[in-house]
Amino acid sequence: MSVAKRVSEEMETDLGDKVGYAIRFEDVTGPNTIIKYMTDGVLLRETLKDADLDKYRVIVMDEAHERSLNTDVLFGILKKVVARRRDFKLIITSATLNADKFSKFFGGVPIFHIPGRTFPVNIMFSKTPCEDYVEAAVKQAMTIHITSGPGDILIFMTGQEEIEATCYALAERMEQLISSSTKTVPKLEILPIYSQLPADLQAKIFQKAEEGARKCIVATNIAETSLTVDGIFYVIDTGYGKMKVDNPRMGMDALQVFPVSRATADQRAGRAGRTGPGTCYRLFTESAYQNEILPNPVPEIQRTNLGNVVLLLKSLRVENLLDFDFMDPPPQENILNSMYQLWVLGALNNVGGLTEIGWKMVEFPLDPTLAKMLLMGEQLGCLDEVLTIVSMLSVPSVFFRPKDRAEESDAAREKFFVPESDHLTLLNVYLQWKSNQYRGDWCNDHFLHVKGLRKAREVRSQLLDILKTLKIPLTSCHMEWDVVRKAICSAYFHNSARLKGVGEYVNCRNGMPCHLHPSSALYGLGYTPDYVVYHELVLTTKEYMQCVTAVDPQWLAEMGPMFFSVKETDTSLLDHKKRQKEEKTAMEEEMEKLRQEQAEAARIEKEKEWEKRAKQQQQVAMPGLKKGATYLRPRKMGL
DNA sequence: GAGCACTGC
Repeated sequence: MSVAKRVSEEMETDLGDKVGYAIRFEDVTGPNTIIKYMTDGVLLRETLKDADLDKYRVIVMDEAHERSLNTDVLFGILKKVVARRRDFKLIITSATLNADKFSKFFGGVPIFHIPGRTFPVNIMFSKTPCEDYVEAAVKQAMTIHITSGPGDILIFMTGQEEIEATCYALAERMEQLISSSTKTVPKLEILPIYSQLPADLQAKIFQKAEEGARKCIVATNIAETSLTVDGIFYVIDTGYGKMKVDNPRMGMDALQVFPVSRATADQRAGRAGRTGPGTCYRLFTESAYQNEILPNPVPEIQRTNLGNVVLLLKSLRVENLLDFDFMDPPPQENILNSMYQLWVLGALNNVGGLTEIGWKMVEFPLDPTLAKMLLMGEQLGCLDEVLTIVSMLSVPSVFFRPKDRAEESDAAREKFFVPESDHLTLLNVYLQWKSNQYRGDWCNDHFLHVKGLRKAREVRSQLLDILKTLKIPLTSCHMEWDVVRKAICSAYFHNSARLKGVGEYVNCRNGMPCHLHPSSALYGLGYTPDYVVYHELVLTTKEYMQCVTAVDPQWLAEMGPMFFSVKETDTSLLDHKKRQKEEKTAMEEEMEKLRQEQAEAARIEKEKEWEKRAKQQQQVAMPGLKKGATYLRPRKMGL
């Protein structure tokens, strides 16, 4: 948006006239617009309406090296547009040196090199692998502060907990230094930054340090690309970052610490050279940089759930997804897995084409499961309620839990609990916020993130617009919460679990163990329901179900007959099962085979995963921290 | 009785 604004000023027109922009919730363009700035997501959705992109003569894909999921899908689509249209030009800009790869993909097109505008950065490697990078980073920062010239410091850590530990240790070291020193010690402003940090605290990193003071920013990879701070002369890079990895075999996500790639390490180092020549201290060896880490990050498309991508490509009538021209194709197994999930949801028919439900699901900017929930809400007459739940699930958790007020915020959260359902708890939160005029101070009083709730409201209104264009009326079940639970159940029956022990469940389909999270509304219920469905399974210290709703097993049998049968002699259900069996097609049989293979693969994968984690991770008590405070650190570099 | 890299539609 800010680029569009600058260009429109340059061209002496109003923003939205000749020059405009479009992002998710905002379209500032008009009939005169000749230059339109937009996100890759907006362009991708435009291809759904106009596959040839006839509106455009030239498309510039910026920051292509970031290889976002949307960009990678667009590459394949745009390659076809280039082949079909002679009047169309495509320009791709990338900050890394792998221009050859892009050129090759588009058929050996010419490459133009434009020199950068940054200052040189002196790189310093560790001589030996570092045992404790929090400690090493603190030491390095203190050395810079005491011995080096002016300029701010930026430290890359993997997450909130490490950032807090680093800041705490830095403050302590500074205190020691001041009390033991006879000379005055220059001030060090220690500033944490990560995306979950409240906005007012985030803003602090952009304020100029007071006279004679030095800023030391301790950041996650948010400071790699998302935000830029000028005045950084020193970067300290731990060489690690967190990444979300989807494990389709286990049906589970995990946020894991990985060594960063060479390209990412270079990107981090570059942050020291924006204002003048800088220095980057890498807390890993040169040999690790050269020989152990990957040259580039694994593109998102190869490590993410492909449900949305499959749905989108199917709607673009790509018959065989395994043949689609991806620059870096995702593993075939991931594609098949996502197809299976979509088939289970009823979005794909037995020959792999979109069903009526599937075509509707494409319209919504939602995960397939959530789109399905919306459509079930329509069918069951509780669309209004489901719409809110879906919107709340599309934003990061709205519950705010600062460390120093943990008990207080837990108590506040519990007041919203609807027994037996975290989904309904989310609905409850939203409804109460609404009846308090969507006020920000009300959120603060109740330990809720205002930002998240506002976003949920925006998502809700966007989805409502889409429902309107599809002529789907907004129905309500007026607090008949069993109806809502039924709609929830119908979207999640692939994520259903059966009680096995105290707070311990197993996935109904593949026997994967899964546990209630202590923050769930079902946790302190006094009893545990026999059957539940969950939004997602997350691997941390255990396999935790996140966002859980108790369900009636009858519902599972009614709505997911490909998985479940009921033991009671309910003839209508049995007949239904029988009919299903007779109608089994080749695709169904194949899918059933796949299901069994998956169950076995999941078991093996689980064992492997835990073995790997046992090797990789070590709980280390932080010296100088409050008792019990720990952080996770990988032992040494390596994949 | 636990843990939250980061975009994007």
